[in-house]
Amino acid sequence: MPELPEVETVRRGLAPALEGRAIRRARTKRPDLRFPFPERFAARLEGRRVEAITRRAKYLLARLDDGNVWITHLGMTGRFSILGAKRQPGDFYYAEPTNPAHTHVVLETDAGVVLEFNDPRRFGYMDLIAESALADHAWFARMGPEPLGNAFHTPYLKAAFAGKKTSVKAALLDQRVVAGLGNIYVVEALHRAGIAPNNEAGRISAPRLEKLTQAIRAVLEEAIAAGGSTLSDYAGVDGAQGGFQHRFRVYDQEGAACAAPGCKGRIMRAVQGGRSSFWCPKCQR
DNA sequence: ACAACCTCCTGGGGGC
DNA sequence: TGCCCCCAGGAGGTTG
Repeated sequence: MPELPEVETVRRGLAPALEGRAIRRARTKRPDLRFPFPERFAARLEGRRVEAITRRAKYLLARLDDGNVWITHLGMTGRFSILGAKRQPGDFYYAEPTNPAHTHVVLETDAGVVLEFNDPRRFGYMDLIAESALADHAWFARMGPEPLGNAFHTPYLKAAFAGKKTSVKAALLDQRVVAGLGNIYVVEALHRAGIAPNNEAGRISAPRLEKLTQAIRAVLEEAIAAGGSTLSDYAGVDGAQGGFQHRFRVYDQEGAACAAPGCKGRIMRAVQGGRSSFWCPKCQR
């Protein structure tokens, strides 16, 4: 569920509550999420100071003062919530109670802030690994560039797509090509770029790839500015829903009139690789 | 290399 | 109202 803009929104919410704080108490309420928690996970978090909260693709990374990194992937329904009374503007608060049956991890910082991790579907996962081992870890070793970073540009995408017979939709969902996109933002970016999702990746011209790289950046930046997209479960650490779902041009818009200026098309839906694609057959070619 | 399937798990919504 | 089926943001795996 959460794609790059949602994870980035969570990161921005976690940072002020965790950066520079020590973890006073940590508890897991079950032995696993998608994967088992690592050995002595909670005990190894306790007493550690969080130096920085960063993000790589859809992973949240908390660098700890013992050289380890606490890694979280939100999966489809993972959610962090910060609890605490709101006394004045800027204080942390907790808007929307989450189901305690699905609260799997609880932390408390030395400032008394309580952080819950809640995940009904348990597709999320956490791990604790040495920072020096991060780059070679299976989750990261073959990961492509950040779409908002300097290494993602038209010549890169041209090279990454060269000879690929797979669809541009599937290629953009492949985290080895570019890391952080998911179904929603791939579909939205392809619409903005005027490229049909089933086009063969390796046969898209350089000028159209230029439009695509710009469309990917634009849609991600707009979505981050809107606090991500909420379909059902996603919310920020304060319980606030995202706002970008109101700006979808094609995602979940089957049958609607195309939003492109002057376009008379209707949005189509088809299943591609087991995932729904949405596109306008008139302005996406 | 690649498409098409499946798996993990739960909840919400639509249709009947 | 109730129940059942389908669907969902991810991602790794298998099969052919």
